[in-house]
Amino acid sequence: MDTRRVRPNLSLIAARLDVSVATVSNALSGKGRVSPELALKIRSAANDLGYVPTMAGRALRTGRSHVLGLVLPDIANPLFPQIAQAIERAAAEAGYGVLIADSRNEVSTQTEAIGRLLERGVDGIVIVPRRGTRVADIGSPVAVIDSPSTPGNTVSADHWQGGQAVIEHLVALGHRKIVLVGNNPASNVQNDRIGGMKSRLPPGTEARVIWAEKIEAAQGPGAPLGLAALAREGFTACAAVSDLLALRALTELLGAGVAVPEGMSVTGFDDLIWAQAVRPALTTIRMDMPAIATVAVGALTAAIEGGSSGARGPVMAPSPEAGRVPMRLIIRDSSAPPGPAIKTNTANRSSNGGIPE
Amino acid sequence: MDTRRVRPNLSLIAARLDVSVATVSNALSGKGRVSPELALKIRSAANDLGYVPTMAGRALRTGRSHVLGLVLPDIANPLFPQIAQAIERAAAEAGYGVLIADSRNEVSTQTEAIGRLLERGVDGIVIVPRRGTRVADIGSPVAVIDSPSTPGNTVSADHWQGGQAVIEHLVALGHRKIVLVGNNPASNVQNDRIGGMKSRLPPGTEARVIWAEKIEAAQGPGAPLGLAALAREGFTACAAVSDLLALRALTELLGAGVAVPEGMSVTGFDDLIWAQAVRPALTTIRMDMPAIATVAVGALTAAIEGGSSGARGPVMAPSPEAGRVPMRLIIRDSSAPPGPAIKTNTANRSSNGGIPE
DNA sequence: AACGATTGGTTAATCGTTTAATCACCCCCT
DNA sequence: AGGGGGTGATTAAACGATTAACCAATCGTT
Repeated sequence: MDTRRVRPNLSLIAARLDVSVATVSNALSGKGRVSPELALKIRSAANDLGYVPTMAGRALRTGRSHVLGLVLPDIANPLFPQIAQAIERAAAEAGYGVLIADSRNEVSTQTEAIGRLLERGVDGIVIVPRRGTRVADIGSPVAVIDSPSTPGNTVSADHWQGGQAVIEHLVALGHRKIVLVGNNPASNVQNDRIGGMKSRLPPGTEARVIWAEKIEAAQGPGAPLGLAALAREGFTACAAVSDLLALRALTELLGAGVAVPEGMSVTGFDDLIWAQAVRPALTTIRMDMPAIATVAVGALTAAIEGGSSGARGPVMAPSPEAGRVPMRLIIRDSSAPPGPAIKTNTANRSSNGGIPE
Repeated sequence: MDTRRVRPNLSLIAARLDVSVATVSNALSGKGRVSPELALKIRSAANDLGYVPTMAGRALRTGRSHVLGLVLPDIANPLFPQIAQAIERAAAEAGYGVLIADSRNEVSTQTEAIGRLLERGVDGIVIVPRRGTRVADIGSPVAVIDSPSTPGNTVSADHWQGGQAVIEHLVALGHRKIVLVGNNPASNVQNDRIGGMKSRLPPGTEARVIWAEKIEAAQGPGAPLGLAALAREGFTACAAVSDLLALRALTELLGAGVAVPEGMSVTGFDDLIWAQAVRPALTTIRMDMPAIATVAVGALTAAIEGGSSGARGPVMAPSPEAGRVPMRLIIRDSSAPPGPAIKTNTANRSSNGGIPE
């Protein structure tokens, strides 16, 4: 038995049934005029032979590769799995494959990556742009996933609303002095998140914003955020704009002897993999990636299949509301009402690190 | 000015210079017989027009798409960015694009994903198989990245040696009672790592292995690993088989009042993004992904370009040594000599969570 | 009964590239 | 001078699918 069966093509089926390839093509695509009985025979023959249309042939003729490009910005963005998976799934559902390209966080590499995708004949591109870059007309439809406040943005999570939800949650728990932790003030996404947070601060509450990159620039990389000191000043909650920052805050607090959430509540953003792995599990807020991907891919395919009228640059979501997808708060164990200890954490603790001598 | 310039093709160039398309093709590929002067003219004309060969046409004729498939197993594997980036880079260097497919951690989806890639005409597939699956002859070259002890493995990190390096490090620091933390005993990778660790235990040292999934199966999801209790038993170090487990261990210890690394050292595996973000920064061990990707892609392209003799199933690394890539220990702050506290961590700690009243 | 409309199918061109086969020359050698 | 051997280019056939144009029946109408 020869395992390397040759890939059957239209003419094989045509020969088998003694009809023309055109008829086979028509029968399978349901486009031309073929009698129902013959169409049935053709389809079953195609099935028997395990016929799968060759993309190259179709692409050459139709000019559509049915492949989308995906360009990601950061060298090792932990969001990558979520994004890639959602996009791949949505694309697969729409009959498209996904070709990836990494822009290694450089503008030049980003344009180069786009070029490579275009050369490969992708029908459209989903791009999470590097901070500060703006995608222009590249001769192919592009869906931009960044932030609703970025001009040209196609679709993205509603980071502003996400920030609001976090603060609402903390305020409802009774927190009145909250520290807001960002990383880089130049990021649209982070600014949206912080902005949303600030917008929901009721009168009588106090918030202080600290930027990790600023601290590191001043005090060297890896410098502590100084959260324990803030706890001593009376801050009872710490809302970070990313799970990575939240993790840093959490471990810093724990290491400094401030219990979480008893001494200070901590919240993150994005619900990355480790949010559930840490103890206490992280209260965080999550993008609806499947929804975002569906809108992005939908807008893209609409533009592609729209034909000549299709956009050659950024495409837009069908409606403004569709372009800003709400985020969902996920309450775990790292947030709780402030105040006197609920459980004590000082057992087993001594000056040798908690080991009885 | 019409921004939508039509994509130039061979015949456009041919017409411009009044030569045949075959000559143009020959000149650009350097294959046929073309006079040096004409070749030069053709190349410069191609350059001027911004000619880029259309993949569809070439693929149709040659049967090679110059696209590789990448199949990943876990729904949100945090290693994904590292792998995808390395593979993409190696592939791009070899002139290939990378089409992704997610197997959502199911065997059926994995075969289906492979099928989709094949339909799209990929020339070969890089696969990180789901636990326990074995990739057979799929009619296309496949590079398997799993573990050296997996039959059919093409290339992977030397997890065994990685485990050894971790233990050597901890033993050199003076640790004699070490807890080894795994997640699932069915994983080849985890078993290799644990095996390597055990193999480097000098006489007089004690090691205890705990499996997170077993504990969770018995005590419910999210159950504590019980590390603080082990610390009280005299264990001074904890070597986890993944950074995720290490993170869980670290936060559990910190939360229970055991200082790290003073009370207990903690090490991870893979050097994922958060290893540097936590405090103390995690001592871990990292795969040489670029090297692994280079071998995988190299073996694949060799099989592809080897033509008819090319393997239709798993391909092998050029040599056994090339197939097992050493891992590199990265020493940070979470590992230190055991024993009496180096710094005390009890300041600011009280029963209300460290907040002065 | 003849004509137009409809149905069911075929022919052939086309997409862009590669490549085997062929051809027209010029040069060199006997 | 005439044939062999290069050299530099052209011709034409493929790859596989799609689709416009065409053709041969059959059917319905008046």
